[in-house]
Amino acid sequence: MTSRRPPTAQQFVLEELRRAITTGRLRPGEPIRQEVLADELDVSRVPLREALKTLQGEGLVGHRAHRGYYVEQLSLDDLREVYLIRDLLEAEAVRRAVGRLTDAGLAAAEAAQAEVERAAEAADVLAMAEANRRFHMAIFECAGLPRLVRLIRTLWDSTDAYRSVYYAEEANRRRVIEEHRATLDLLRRRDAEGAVALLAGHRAAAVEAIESVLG
Amino acid sequence: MTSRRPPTAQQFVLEELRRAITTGRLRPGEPIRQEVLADELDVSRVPLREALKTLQGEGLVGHRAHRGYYVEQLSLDDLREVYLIRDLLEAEAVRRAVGRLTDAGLAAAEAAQAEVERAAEAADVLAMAEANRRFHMAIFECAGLPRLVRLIRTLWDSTDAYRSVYYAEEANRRRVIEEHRATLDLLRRRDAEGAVALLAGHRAAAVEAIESVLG
DNA sequence: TTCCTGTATTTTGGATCCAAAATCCAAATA
DNA sequence: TATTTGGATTTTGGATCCAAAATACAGGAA
Repeated sequence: MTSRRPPTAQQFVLEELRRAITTGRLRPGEPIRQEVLADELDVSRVPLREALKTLQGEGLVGHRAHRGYYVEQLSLDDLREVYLIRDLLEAEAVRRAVGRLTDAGLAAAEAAQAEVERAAEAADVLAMAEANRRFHMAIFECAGLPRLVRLIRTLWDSTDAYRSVYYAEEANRRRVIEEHRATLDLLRRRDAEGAVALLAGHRAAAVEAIESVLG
Repeated sequence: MTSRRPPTAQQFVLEELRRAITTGRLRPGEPIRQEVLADELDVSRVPLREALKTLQGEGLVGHRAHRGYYVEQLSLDDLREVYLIRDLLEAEAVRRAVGRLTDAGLAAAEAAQAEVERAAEAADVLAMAEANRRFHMAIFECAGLPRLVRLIRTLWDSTDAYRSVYYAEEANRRRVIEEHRATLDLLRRRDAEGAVALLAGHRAAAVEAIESVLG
């Protein structure tokens, strides 16, 4: 059981900030006024600042001495770079995952996929994005490389804001579902290279779609 | 010109803490007593805590709610995992670096290598480790992928403590110098795959040496 | 007008203070 | 003796307060 304990203010602020940034409520480039945010979240500036420090480590916000924090904005080049790094890391994660795939791991991915489809049905973009994340993470987790998974997770965080653009399109949502099904098939057959290639295409399509919108 | 400005307390504390951890003055697993450390560094607990938060993001320290921070210790598995991730990222960085290698970049690497050799001559292990880092980073920087380089840098940080073990041996120091020279040769000839392979061996040797000491 | 320049205001960075959680330790009980 | 329990102590988490840096702005000179 994961600690049922009143969450510390920092954790609360951290979650809240992540949401605010990835949903775009705090817009890229915008300076973060500590006092204002602290008042809004009803905490003092101390836990806020600590949360911002971890967000800085994840690349979601930037900081300049005596000028304060600001929401980091990804250029198109940055986006491509993040996806390049993801290609490198996720390919390895999938390769390893296939090698040590367990029934439980596969079941977790299947469960997540069921949620993805349910969310797509209901046209609930946010829920779909979340379930999609669980689907992929479930697979990565099987690799048994916790640090690698943690890195991948923070890379996902840093581009969350853009992924919503992708899911906005009905066609993309259908595509995601198809590719997930195909991925599960390949996993069941323990076809590592097939899965790696498929997921690489999966990412490439996302990048391309996002680029075409932003470019 | 890199800002000549009185460094903020946080930056000072951050550097100091990194040094303390990577040199082993703060030992793995050891809990970090904030008040004590703050007194030692002659700052209040606030900037200390913020520095610890960034260190946590880098994986150098861990944190548990209401129990505080502690120096993260890497198991052998963790060490292998970090080096696996480095393999993936650095291979790509080198490949790209060779493609867009500039005279300035090459010169930077050569300058760093000169320092490595000077430090080795003087048997100054710490200076050698630092120069070695500059050598590799100089190469990676040429890739023109700042996020990738930043990731690699934090991976290096997380294993700095172990690298000193490697440099303690005279034979290893000689080996490093040889391999660096060979690397520079390959770079001058724009032999990307050769450099990638050589540096992979470079890392493998380090892991093996460290394992044999700790195992 | 445009460009300085010096001052008021805002905002961040850091120190101190307070509350809450965890640890420690001794006495009491089974 | 081993274990539990109740408080004293320590240590962290958070709020408030103060200092220093940056920004905004008004007035003056070219």
